[in-house]
Amino acid sequence: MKAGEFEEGSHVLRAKIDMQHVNMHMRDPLMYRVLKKHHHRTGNDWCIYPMYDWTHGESDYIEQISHSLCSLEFKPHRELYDWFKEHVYGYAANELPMQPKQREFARLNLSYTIMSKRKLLKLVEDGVVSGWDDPRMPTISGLRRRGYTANSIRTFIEKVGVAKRENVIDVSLLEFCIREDLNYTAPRVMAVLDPIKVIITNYPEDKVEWLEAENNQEDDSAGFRKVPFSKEIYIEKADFKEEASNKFFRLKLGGEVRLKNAYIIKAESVVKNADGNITEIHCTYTTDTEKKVKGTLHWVSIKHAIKAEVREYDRLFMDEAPDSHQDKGFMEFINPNSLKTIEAYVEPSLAESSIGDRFQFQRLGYFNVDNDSKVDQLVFNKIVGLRDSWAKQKPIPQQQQNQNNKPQQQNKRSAIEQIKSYGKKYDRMQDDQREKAKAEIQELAKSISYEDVEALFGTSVKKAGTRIITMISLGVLLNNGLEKNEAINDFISKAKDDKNQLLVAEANAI
RNA sequence: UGGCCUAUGGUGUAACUGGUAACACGUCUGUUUUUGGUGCAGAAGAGUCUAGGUUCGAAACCUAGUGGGCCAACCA
Repeated sequence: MKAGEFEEGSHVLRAKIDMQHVNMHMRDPLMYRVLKKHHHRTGNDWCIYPMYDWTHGESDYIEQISHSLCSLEFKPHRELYDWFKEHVYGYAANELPMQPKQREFARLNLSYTIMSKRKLLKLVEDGVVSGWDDPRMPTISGLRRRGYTANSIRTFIEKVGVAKRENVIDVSLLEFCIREDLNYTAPRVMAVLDPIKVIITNYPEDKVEWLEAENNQEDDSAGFRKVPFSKEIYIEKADFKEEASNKFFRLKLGGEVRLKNAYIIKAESVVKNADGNITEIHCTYTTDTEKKVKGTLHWVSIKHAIKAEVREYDRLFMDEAPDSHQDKGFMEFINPNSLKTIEAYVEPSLAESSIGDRFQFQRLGYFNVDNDSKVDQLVFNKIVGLRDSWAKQKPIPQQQQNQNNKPQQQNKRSAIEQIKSYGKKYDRMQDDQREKAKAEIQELAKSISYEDVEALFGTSVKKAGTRIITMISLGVLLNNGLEKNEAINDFISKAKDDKNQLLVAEANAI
C-alpha cells in the first residue's frame, strides 16, 4: 500500500472491533487508506495516510501528554480513542507509562463572527477578507494585526472560562479587555477623522506655538510631547452644531469649548458654500485656560497635520451567530460595510511611529500602525472605539440598529410579569415593604386577565411568594365581578391549609 | 427514530462532597475629570428549563418531559 502498488480506494486497513456496535465509530473503523497525494516532505513516495482517530490517540500517547483537549463534537470518538490507546499501550507500557485522556469542551464562539477554520478559509478564498491576518478576522494573526495585545487576549480567555454548553460570547467582553489594557499603556495623540476647518480670527497669521501635551495621564512615566498650534485648525464635524441643546457639550455658535492641550475658543460665525454646507467656523480664542467649560475637543493644526489612512472596521457579519441558522448559510450575513477607509489628519509627532505601535486617538479610540504603513503614507487600524455614553443618547443610526436590538426586559413588561417579579420576594419582605408591594400588586392586578392568574394556580407549594401574589391578584379580580369557579375554589381552599401564614391570611380575606 | 452531551440574571462563567445563588461584561444612577474616556460610589436584573421524587434542607442527587447541540465521510 505505501509503495503505491494499489489504486486509491482499492485497499484499506481497518481495526477489527464490532460491526454491530451502537457507536458507529467502533464498527471496524479505517486506520489507513491509499492516497496518491503530493506531500510537502515526502513528495510522491509515500502513498498511505492514517485516519484522524487512529493518529490522534497514537500521537498523544507517544508524546505522553496527560490530557488531550478537543471540542464537543468529538465526544462520540472518545470510545475509539480509548480503544486504540489501550491496544497500543501493551507494546510500550514501560517506556511510555502515561495513558492520555481525551476531554471535550465547548468551542469558544464570538458574537457576530465565525470561528470554524473551514468557514474562515472560505472567507479568505472568496476574497471577502484580505487574508488570514485581515484585521477583521477572529484569528490570532488577525487580532494581532488589528492591534490586540497578547495580554488582552489572555485576560479575555481567562474571563470567558470553559464549559460544555454551547455559548456565544459577547464581543463587548473582548473589547473591554483590550480597552482595559491599552488605557494604561497607549500614548494619547490627536487625530481628526472627519475634518471641518476652524479659523481663529484673533490669532496672529503666522504664529505657531508648540504646546506641551501629556502623553498618558494614567501613566506618570509616559512624559510629555509638543503639539503645534496655529490660526487654522481642524476639528471633527460632529463636534460642531450651529444650534444645540444644553446637553451638547461641544462647540456651538456663541458657545465656548476647550481645545485639548491648548486654549478655549468661542464660535462666532460660520461660512457656508452654495449648497448650504458649513466650510469654515470662525472662532475667537482666549488664553485664560483656567475658565470652566463643559466640553473639550481634540484638534490638529492644518499646516502641521499629516495625512494618514485610517481603516475603520465593523463586525464581519450582521447576525449575532451567523453559522447557527439551519435555513441560511453564514455567507448570507456578511456585512458589506465591514471596512471603511478614511483619509485622516494626524498630529506631526506620529511621523515617528512605526509598525505595530498603538495609540489612543483622543476621544476616538485606540489605533495601531498597520503592516502596510510606509514612512510617507501612514496606515492606522482602528482597534476599538472608546466607550461613548453620548452616542447612546442620540437616536441610533439605521446601520447599527441591529447591533442592539436585544430585548430590554426591564422596560415595558406586562402587568402580570411585574406582579410575578414581586412574588419572588414577597414572603421574605419586611412588613412595611410588603404593604407597599401589596398595594402596587393590587393596582397592577386591575389590568390583568383571569387567564393570567389561572396559569399560576398550579404553582408548586414551596413557591409561597408566587401563590400569595396570585391570591392577592385573584382577590382584585373577584372584587371586580369575576365569578368563582372550581379552579378558583380549589386554589383558595388549598391555600387555607398552607403552612405559610401570609398565604392563609390572604386566602381567608377572599 | 436510536445513542450521547447540555440547560444558572441580557451574555459568559462560579457555587467545596446537598445548607435559598457569586464574579465579570453589559445596562442604569450619581460623582470626579483639560478625553461625554478612565477612576470612584451605588442600583436594577435569577426561586437555577418544566413536573414529580429523595431529603429536615436540592441549582446540585433520581425519574420523566421540554428546548438546544452532536453522531450514520476512505474529513478533521
